[in-house]
Amino acid sequence: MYKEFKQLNLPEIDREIRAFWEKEGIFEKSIAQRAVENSYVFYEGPPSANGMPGIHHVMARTIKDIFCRYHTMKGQRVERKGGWDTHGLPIELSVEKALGITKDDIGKSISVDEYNQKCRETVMMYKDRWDDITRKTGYWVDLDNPYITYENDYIESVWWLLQQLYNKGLLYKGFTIQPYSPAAGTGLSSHELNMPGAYKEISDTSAVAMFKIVGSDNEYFLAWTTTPWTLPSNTAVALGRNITYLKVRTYNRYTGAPIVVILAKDRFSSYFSEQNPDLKPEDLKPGNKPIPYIEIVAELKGAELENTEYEQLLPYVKPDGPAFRALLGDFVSTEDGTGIVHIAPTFGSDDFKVAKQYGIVPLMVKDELGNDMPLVDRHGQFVKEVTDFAGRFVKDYGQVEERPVDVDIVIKLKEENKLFVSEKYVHSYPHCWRTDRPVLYYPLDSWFIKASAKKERMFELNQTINWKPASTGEGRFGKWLENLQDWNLSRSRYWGIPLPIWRNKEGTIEKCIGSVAELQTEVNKANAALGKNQAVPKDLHRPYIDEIVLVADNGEPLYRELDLIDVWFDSGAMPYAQWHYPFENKEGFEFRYPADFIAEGVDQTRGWFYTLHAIAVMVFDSVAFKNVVSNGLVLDKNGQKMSKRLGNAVDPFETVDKYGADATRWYMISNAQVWDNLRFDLAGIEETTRLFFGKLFNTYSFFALYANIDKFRHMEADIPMWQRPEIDRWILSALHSLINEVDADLAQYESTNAARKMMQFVDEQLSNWYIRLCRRRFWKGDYTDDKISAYQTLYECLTTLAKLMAPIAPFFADWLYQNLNKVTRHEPFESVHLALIEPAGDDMIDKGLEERMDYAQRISSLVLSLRKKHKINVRQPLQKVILPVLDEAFTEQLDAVKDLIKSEVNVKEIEYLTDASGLLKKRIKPNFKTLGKRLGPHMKAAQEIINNLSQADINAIEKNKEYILEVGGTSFDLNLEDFEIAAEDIPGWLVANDGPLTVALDITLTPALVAEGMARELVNRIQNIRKNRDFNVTDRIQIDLEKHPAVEEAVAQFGQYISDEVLAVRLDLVAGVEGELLDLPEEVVVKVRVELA
RNA sequence: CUUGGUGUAGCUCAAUUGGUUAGAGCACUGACCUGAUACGUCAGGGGCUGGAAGUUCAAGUCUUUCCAUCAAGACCA
Repeated sequence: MYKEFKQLNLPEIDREIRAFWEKEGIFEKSIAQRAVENSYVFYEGPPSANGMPGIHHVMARTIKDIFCRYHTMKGQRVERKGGWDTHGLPIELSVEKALGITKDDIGKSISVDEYNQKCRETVMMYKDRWDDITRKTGYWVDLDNPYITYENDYIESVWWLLQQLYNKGLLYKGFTIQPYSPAAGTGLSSHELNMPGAYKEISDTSAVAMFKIVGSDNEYFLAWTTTPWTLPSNTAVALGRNITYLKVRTYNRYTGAPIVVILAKDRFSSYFSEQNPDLKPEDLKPGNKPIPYIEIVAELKGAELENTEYEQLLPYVKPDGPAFRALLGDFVSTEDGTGIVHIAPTFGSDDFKVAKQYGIVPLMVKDELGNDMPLVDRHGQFVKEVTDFAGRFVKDYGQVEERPVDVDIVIKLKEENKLFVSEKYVHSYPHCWRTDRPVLYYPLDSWFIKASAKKERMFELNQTINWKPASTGEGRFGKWLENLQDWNLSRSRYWGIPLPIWRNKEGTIEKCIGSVAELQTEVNKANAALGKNQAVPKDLHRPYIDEIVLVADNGEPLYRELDLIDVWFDSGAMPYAQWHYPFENKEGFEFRYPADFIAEGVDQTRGWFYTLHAIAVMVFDSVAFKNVVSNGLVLDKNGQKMSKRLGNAVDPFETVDKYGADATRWYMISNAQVWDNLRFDLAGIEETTRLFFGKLFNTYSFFALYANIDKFRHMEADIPMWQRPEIDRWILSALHSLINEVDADLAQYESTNAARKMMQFVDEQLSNWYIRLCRRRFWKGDYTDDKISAYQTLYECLTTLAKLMAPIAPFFADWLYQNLNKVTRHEPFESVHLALIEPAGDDMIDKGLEERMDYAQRISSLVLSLRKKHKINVRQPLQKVILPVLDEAFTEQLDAVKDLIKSEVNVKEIEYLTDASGLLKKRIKPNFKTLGKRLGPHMKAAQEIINNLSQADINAIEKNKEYILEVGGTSFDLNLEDFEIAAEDIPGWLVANDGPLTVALDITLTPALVAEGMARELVNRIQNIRKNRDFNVTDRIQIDLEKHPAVEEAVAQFGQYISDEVLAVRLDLVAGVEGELLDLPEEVVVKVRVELA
């Protein structure tokens, strides 16, 4: 027996099927049954179990699951090793938060050892929840043998990769200017800087400082700064090459000294008021108003001032190389300031870059270890060499002081005739999100991967990758590669993969270790040379690894560089490290690299997608993945970002529990293209449930109901196609067309289109046309070939659909498949996921048949629409429909579906009205596609001519199959192809059009038709009475109907028909019946008594 | 600020790649409980395709520009 169900309960189906999968090991079987040689390689991007899974994870995982399942069903072996991303700042921060400590406490109030232990525990905090949602959403991934980035084997593979880079000269140490929080004692990522609220409006003392030009009496560059504390570190000024500058003679407003200052012409009016050749120093007052000037001495381009030398502004520290020159930088603008930018290479990233280009050195002092350091220490205080301000904090770090140090610097400049003007300036400035104190741009030592050296190759190989959508690959990712910067690998944290590089004190000798074995060898060497007793630690993390001292060839001790590596390197290394390559699994690796397919959110473009690609290109000169789907963001239904704070986040657990995984998955895939942002609305899931799963469920229920009655077990030989009725051949043709399309879509990673086509098939063709028209075949008559054909056909539709939809809706599909296949044993598979999606049978596809059925549907719809307009309901039979036909082929097509249309719209006959009748009014239109190219500019005139052709002209064209068009003095020889001719109207009839289709309806009601209509109304009413009284479908009845003129004729002519339909043994017309009231059309009410016979 | 995406009916999305009435579903209005489905069926109303300009015989589709929105990145001297 086929199982019958009262109602569709998707969550219940989930539970049942999930239990089945687990009990029977279906996932494992789906892999084990396929050969490694025929692998479809998938890489799982490791999530961090440090946070709860969100609905967007369900989205990404659905996409991954779809294509893995699809390729499994195409016969490929699809291993899916799970993985966990376990390192990184978010984990450290959550541990710090939990313990109530800051980074400074690590190594003091808590040992690094304990701290890392805590990280290791915390990182898997939500693993159970993740595993739970993974199972509940039906995402098939190997949860039992995941790769875990903190494991030694994983770290060893990463070390190996780093050593490959090192050996290729792609790993180097340098310093860069990075956002740094002195209060927190840590560098900040750009991500942290972009956190909401990081930028705050603050008021700073800005200054325009005067840099005296060497060799001049009193000429100065004017440079504006909002950070006067960087002035002692100044080593250059930058000008714009094409910016025009002025030399202006005036007096210093504070000291009265005569000066000539240089600034951009565009900025002149911001600093100077009127010209006054007789200006005297006394005329000027301190303050920041524009001042008068004596004269403009010269006007010149920035380029002419390049390399002009000037005197050091605040000579606390002498430079260790060339400095104090004018440079040209393309970042200089004249939007504010003076058009001249003060350059302090130690405190600005542009500054650093431009200075480096010109060979200008930064100002540095030596710290107690003899290393270079800038004039501000890591706490944000001036070093002792800056005597006047030694120990002062450069920004507000909570210190108590009379004035900010910026103000004191300005006062000093003022006194020394080095200040042009100063004012308060309000601007937004980044703050550390943890301490709320200002961030400094600060030079930090870092290890870099020289990604820029390989950017052309990365760009090249990227073009071989199939991106979905393409724009992400070409645009977002491609542009990113074009402007690629070196990859800053260093992180000065504790919980992560340690950089495997050891150096001597001076940094002149270094060793990069690529394996545990190599480390062991080096440790042995060091032990021998240094008389130590070290061992390779069991855990490769800090702090153990830090304690290892190696030895150089010359006997010098080497110490580990304390940095950790960027966690993104961890995940980018997963293709190799998940297999502990090259230390293990070397042999099967070729079948598992590169990936055929990966998928993640667009936010991973510069994240995982990049790190995978970068490592693959730099180490293996290969791509890491061939196809990538990057899905859009999941927003709330109003298009807002989901966040816990706003309370608009959708809980995936609740959603899946309530609606089931399949409806959730189907909705997410079908609603919008997966790479577009999704406005997630629960109402959409409900709709999907109702319109798609509901219909399919009903279709199955219908099948089960009658197949059980008829004991259909699919035991009979298949009825040959030629013996099956037209409608069966039609639905099978449509089904096989669907197979072709869905198969092609899924092969091209177009899951949205695939899902939509299946929905359309179920709704428009299977449920609302095939079943509707075939109902009677299932419940009437004996178990004949026709009936068997109907069952076989519907059965094939359902099982095929189950297979096609299985990748997207794995639970429901398996449920459907098993409900059918377990009864029939028609196929040997215990689960749909072990079955194969077979190619469509091309001999099953008959496009002509599909076309004529489409005509039938559209003609029916037109007729119904006409009935509607004239308020004639479908129960009222009409005499005929007239269809204009312009060619033979069309007539043939229609003949085949004539009967369907007649019964569907309840008309007696269909008449073809050919041209010969002379009754047709035709419409002619040019075929733009063929004519446009030929006629070009004449098209408009031609259109005019063609539209105005008379009926006679049209007939002539059809007869001669050609037409000479004279337009613009040229004549064109047109044939039938160049026109679209359609019947438009039949004068005197009710017509409706749909594109080329036209129908006319005869709405004349003869007494016979009225009587038949009434008969049908009576049948309908009596059937209702039967239903209301809960009669059995087989019960016989007897009827007494009130004698009434409205029904007399109907009973007289169609009494037998009525009796047959309602199973009446007797139908009598009698006067004065006591019984139920029947409301009939035309406000007729008659009484009837119905009783069991 | 730069780059990229998006903008079509009240809402969510289509539109065969430049070809002539711009289509569905939901919502809305109306009709119908027709022998699987009222969680259903049928019909109907609803559009200056974000604005402007351009290319073209022809633009929702291509170009430019502006506007809105989202994302990524840069910078804030």
